[in-house]
Amino acid sequence: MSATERDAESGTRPKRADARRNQEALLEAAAAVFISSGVEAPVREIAAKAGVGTATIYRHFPTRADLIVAVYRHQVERLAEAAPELLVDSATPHAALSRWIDSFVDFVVTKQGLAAVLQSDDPCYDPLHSYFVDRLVPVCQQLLDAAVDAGEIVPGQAPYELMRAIGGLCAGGDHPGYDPRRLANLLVTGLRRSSDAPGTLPETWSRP
Amino acid sequence: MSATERDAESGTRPKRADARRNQEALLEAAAAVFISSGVEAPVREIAAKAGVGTATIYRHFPTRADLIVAVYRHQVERLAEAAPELLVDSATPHAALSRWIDSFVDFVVTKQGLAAVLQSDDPCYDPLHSYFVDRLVPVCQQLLDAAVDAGEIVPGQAPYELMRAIGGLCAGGDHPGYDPRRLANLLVTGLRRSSDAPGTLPETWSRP
DNA sequence: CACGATATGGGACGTTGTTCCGTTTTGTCA
DNA sequence: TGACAAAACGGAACAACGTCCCATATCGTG
Repeated sequence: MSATERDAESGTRPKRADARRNQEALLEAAAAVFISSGVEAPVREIAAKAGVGTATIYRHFPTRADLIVAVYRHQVERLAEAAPELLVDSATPHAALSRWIDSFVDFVVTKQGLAAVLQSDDPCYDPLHSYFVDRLVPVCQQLLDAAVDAGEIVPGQAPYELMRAIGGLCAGGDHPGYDPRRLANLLVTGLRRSSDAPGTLPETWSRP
Repeated sequence: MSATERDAESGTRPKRADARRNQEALLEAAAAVFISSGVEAPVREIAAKAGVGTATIYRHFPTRADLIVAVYRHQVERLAEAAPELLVDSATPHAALSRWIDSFVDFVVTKQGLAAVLQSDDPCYDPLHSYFVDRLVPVCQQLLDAAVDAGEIVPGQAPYELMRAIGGLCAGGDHPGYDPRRLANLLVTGLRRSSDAPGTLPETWSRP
């Protein structure tokens, strides 16, 4: 097929070979730099490691968010796919939810600076937010619904709010004695339908 | 008293009049700018609003943290002093804890960017961390102890960890539908000694 | 192999934090 | 009151960073 013709699949010209090579080099370099210096590492550092100019990075990944998404796409996908399996394998939906949250915490915590970036409302990170919301919120919703249907937790918890909160917990850093997994589970425990579920604590909820 | 002699109180020369004036102007300007542009507003902006040079701000407040502490000292003190009163006024220690947490959340949330800064481990913010820890952690400890003694919550929750977690929640931003107060209370609810308190959920706690 | 489209890279620009240094202000003492 | 030294000042200077421009090099095709 001639490259002057439009690519049958995408309706656009296929990328040039060097462009593909550079994109690959950038992904590899970014993955390495993200580990050593965090996801907010200077653009120049990533470009240098990949052996390309700074402009090249912007051409392939217009925003830093695009680069982050590209680097972690596989892991996020696995996280999303794990939910239905957990729902099958676990004793109760609540257990599945709890374990999925654990996985989510593990993922976020091991990516230096990712939690902070997830919280930022800098428009530069909008693509990252969109991706996380599109891919993970429905999955979390599914887990929440199952737990509600089983009568284990109170209904009405928005999955986006819950995940944002857990993201916030994870941004707490890895100080000794700070255990994001335990705290996230505290949150999920607080959701349980029990003698003192939220909404049935009028005194506690009155303003000071 | 001659200024050539040492100041009786502090053993140091009293500050010059213009220095005091500038310090006051800086505090006022910073308070205003923190509201309009957040606590991470550019140094130049604060200096400009105070009508001083950029170096002056560093002379009076070596780190940004010092400036933030100076601006919010009063409110933090009030927060610290509120705890014993809440303990007296509330029906139970847990209610007091919950209400104090509400106050803490309200304080943090209304200061644009403060939560994010509280999470940052940039050494520049160490003085801020130290101040918050010194002033608020013991107070939180007191509330937790009271609730433990009353048998309302499980023992062993470190106050620093709890406050850091809540700080993280508050950094979630003010998106519609994101309610830090509710989430913080979810956390405190999860602490309750109930049929499914943390530590009694072996299945939930097993790793995926 | 030549040519046009594509992609490149390094430097220019604007913004920020931080520090240096010549100048100004202040308080004191004669 | 007036001079002088210490204290404080302000703005320029520097470095680090994100972002964008444009002259140049490279690739794929005819």
